[in-house]
Amino acid sequence: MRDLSRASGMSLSGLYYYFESKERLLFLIQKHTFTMIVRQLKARLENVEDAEQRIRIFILNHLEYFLANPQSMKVLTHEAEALKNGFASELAAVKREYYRICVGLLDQLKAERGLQFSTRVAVLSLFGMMNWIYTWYNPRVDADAQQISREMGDIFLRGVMTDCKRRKDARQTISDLRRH
Amino acid sequence: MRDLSRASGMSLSGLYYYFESKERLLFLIQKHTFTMIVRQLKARLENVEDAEQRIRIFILNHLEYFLANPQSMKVLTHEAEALKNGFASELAAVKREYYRICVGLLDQLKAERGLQFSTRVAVLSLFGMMNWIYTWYNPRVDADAQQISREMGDIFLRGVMTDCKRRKDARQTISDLRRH
DNA sequence: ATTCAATTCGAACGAACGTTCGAATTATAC
DNA sequence: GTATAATTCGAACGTTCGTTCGAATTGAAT
Repeated sequence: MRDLSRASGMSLSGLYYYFESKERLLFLIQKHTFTMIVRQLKARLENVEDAEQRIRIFILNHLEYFLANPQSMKVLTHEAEALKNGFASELAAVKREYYRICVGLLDQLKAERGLQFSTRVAVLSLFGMMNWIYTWYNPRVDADAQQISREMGDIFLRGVMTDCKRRKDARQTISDLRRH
Repeated sequence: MRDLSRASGMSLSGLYYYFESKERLLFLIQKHTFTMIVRQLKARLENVEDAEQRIRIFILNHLEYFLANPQSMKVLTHEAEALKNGFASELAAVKREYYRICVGLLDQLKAERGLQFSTRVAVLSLFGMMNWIYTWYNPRVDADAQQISREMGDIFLRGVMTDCKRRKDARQTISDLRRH
């Protein structure tokens, strides 16, 4: 709170005039972030039907926001469990909506193309790829959101769309490993 | 420190008899974790030549450790920037070795199969998939490390290995999006 | 038993934290 | 102008934090 006071130019007690507690301020920040992302996403998805393309839009939308607001994801991630019951459940609802949109896109892809994979693991793997970027992205080294989202989209979409006969021998070696 | 004191049964000042500061204790925990993982990984990679299989071993080794020690990854992630200069650079060296091993595996795969993709983005996407698991893994709902590592390995390996003609129309729509 | 080092701990220090409160300042309405 | 509400702030509160220190206890060696 003292950091925010210094950064905003308002006194510490002045902050408490507008936000009744640090927890509620954190809640408002997190809720605002998710709401913004979901709203923008819905607008962008409106006129696109193809499942693959919709997933690419999802990835681009996500990365664009967080590469443009690098601090946001750190707050969302590091303070994910900082909210108590009331705040936590209201925020969980917004998060869940966002999560469910992604599940919907993947289920659409599965249905259209007759694919088989665990939607849960796929969605959470995709979120992992995207969210982890806050730990490594360097604008002086890495490409922009559009290109990174293309690369991640390539990896992820090929990953879930490719039909691949299972490699028995590889699996066998992995099984062997587990025995010590 | 008071939590650790309570959990370990040793008094607060007793802890400081063995660890000169909270920062050094955190450093030792982080370094120990990475060292353990790298050692186990090297042992498992020793007798395997095939690049794909080696990457699958990398994923399994990573997930097995962190699903068996669920708190570890939270400490490594949340306290990643908590160390000051001296500790930070020594830990960065261990981290870098682990990262470089993964880069080596992917470069081997690229060379063997004549693939083209950004190793950096691929490696960091893979780390994202794996590390993010600490935010969602539930042993009562999700499969064990072996199966999850297979699923993530499938997504990732197909993702980087599949040759896929670029879809012009999809890219075009993405470009259109950027114009507002 | 005595000595000396290694270990353990209760009590406290100063700093940083989230928060409150009353007084001061500013804006708005009459 | 005055009166009332809205806003801002310095100073302090109680708590928690990382850390220290001296005394007490234990262990090993003679």
